Amino acid sequence: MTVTIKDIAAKAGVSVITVSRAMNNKPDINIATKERILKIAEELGYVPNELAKSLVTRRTNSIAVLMPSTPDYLAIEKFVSINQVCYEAGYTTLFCDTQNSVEKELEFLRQVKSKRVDGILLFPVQGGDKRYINELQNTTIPYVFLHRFPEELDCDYVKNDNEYGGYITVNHLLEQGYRNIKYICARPNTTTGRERISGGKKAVKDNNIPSDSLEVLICDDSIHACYVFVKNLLADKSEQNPDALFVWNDRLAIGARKAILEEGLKIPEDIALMGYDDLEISEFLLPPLTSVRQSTYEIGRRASQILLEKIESSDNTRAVQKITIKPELIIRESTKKSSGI
Amino acid sequence: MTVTIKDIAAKAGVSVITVSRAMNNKPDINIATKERILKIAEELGYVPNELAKSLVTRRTNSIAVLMPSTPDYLAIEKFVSINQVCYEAGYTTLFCDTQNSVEKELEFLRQVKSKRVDGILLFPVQGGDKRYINELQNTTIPYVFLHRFPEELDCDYVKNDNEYGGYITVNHLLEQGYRNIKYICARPNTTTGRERISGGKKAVKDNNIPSDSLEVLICDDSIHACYVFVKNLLADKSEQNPDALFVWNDRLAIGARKAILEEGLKIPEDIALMGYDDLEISEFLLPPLTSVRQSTYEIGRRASQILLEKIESSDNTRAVQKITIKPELIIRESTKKSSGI
DNA sequence: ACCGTAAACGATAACGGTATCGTTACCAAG
DNA sequence: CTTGGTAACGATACCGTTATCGTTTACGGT
Repeated sequence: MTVTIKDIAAKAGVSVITVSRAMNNKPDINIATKERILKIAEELGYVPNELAKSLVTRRTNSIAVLMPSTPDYLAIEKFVSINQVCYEAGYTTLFCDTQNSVEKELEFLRQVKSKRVDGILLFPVQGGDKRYINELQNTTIPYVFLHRFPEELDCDYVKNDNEYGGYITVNHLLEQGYRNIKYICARPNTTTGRERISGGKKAVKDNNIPSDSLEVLICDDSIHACYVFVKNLLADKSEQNPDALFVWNDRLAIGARKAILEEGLKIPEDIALMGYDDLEISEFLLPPLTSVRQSTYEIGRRASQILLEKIESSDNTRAVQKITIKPELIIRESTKKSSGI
Repeated sequence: MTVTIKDIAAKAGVSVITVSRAMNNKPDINIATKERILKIAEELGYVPNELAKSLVTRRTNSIAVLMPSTPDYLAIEKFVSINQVCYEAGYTTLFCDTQNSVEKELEFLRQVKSKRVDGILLFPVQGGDKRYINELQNTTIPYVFLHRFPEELDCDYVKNDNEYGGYITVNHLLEQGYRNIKYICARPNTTTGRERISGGKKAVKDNNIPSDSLEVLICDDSIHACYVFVKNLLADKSEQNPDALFVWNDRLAIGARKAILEEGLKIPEDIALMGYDDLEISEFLLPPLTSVRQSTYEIGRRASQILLEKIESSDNTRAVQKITIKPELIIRESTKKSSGI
């Protein structure tokens, strides 16, 4: 049915190995023979079988990406950038949506081992599960972590500097004169959340400002939940309204924004608002939303580069690479105090 | 180095085929033998080699998805849903980002044939290239089109009803009494664009309204471009401002929205605004944005189901499935005329 | 005693390639 | 004339698994 090198060999009157040489630009073949073989291959519509190739070369030119598909699609944006880098390097990527489940993570880990991928990129769910770490230590396949990593493992990773991100945001709000800041946090129990909170508190301390100027509030991770949350917050007349809201990310900030505006309050005159992630739309809101840009593209790019280096260098003694990328504060009108204090 | 069934066979004192039977729940094996083999496999840390397996079974349990990664990430959303359905059916997906290039499309097509995927999902770039169609006809691998398809081919596909989408939007604006509607179109030369325009014009005709009540304008596909475009449109005092803008999608509508509001105009009192796609954030804008919901999830789901059926049924005579999914109008405040005409 | 049958297992040949190690022919150098 | 090098090609094993087609053994029925 399907055309194999055997068929080509028969038609060309040579052995299979000669055909193999012709197809792979290998030496030890006459250029005339090679061209004749290539022509026959073309005529017969030959399509090489990568499976057979991989079986003997022990290379699949593929890497697996284990990550959750987060609702904001930022993870996916990362995947697209990884895909891009790997494509250019001649690798295909296998997207494994772990959906924040350790069980799925383990299942995929075994599956991609079976598929003999050349490397693995890991954006793990929170909490280093023992079986997970064990499964990793029992593998010879190179891997690199994105975003998060198990502290128990001395491993390569590329992550954002969330502590710094928390610091610059709160510091910015303090500099603008805001003294009653609420940090609306959607994932306080992730390392990301903890680091951002810690960075924010550090900023308060460094500015010699009472620690109650920054309060952390917990809200579910959906726009609607954030909308309702802020609605209730502002409706509560027993407490003074905050003068600044720092929201978990731009996506949720859009919910907060609606609640503020519906209450008849103005941004930033009555309440300043800032988000995180710097979505494409954020600069087109009115007023434009102050945010923090963390290049998901950059993370994906760096991580895949490190992984590809690991795959292609057989040097086992190379140093582990631990990379932390600093985010950038994007100041817009939503946090500009019109009248200085 | 790596453990194979041969090693297990040696340790268990049986032949390789018996090990194979044990690993795959095949008959012709004693239950005691099976358990003994599984225990040894576990001890040795055996990981089956899918490559070898696929080579002989001629099944890889994987499907390829050829699509562009559009800037709005709606294509990716589709990919995630496809991935989900396929995962549940026991297949992995290979994401091939064609980046709207026919050359890349052709390259990926050959590549996934080499990888012997069991099926292909295609979201093709505009214009049926002959080499592309030829490449498809020369393959025995089942495939299904998403969103677009070459008219030359009598093939399975799942697409949105864009004509209907164009119709219901314009019809809605007309019903609200708007008579000076501009359709800001970003991709007039795609089938999607053509169908939506055609649907819009049909709505005008069906309502017995002068055809100049709807004008199609062309704008680049970026938020900023749309912002500048509308800014210029409104600045032009030689012409009367439109009373309604129907923008290519919600993403661009956010740019249009900024231009309108900056001009001091109110939505919908001065200008009505509507988009397309019904992004998650659209209902949280002020005023909430009228839009059209086309379930990308639904498209991905249906298409993968059809593909999986094709793969798993060996029936070559089955009817080609052509599915068109009707989008849904989501009416919000941005197009509600406060005072009737 | 004979046959039939089913359960449990194995030998061998694929699957479609590449690696390894020849082999042959030819020609230049000593 | 021998030697040695090199260009061009082939035979064969192997990668890790399953398909195919045996074979053996036990046992029940007649």
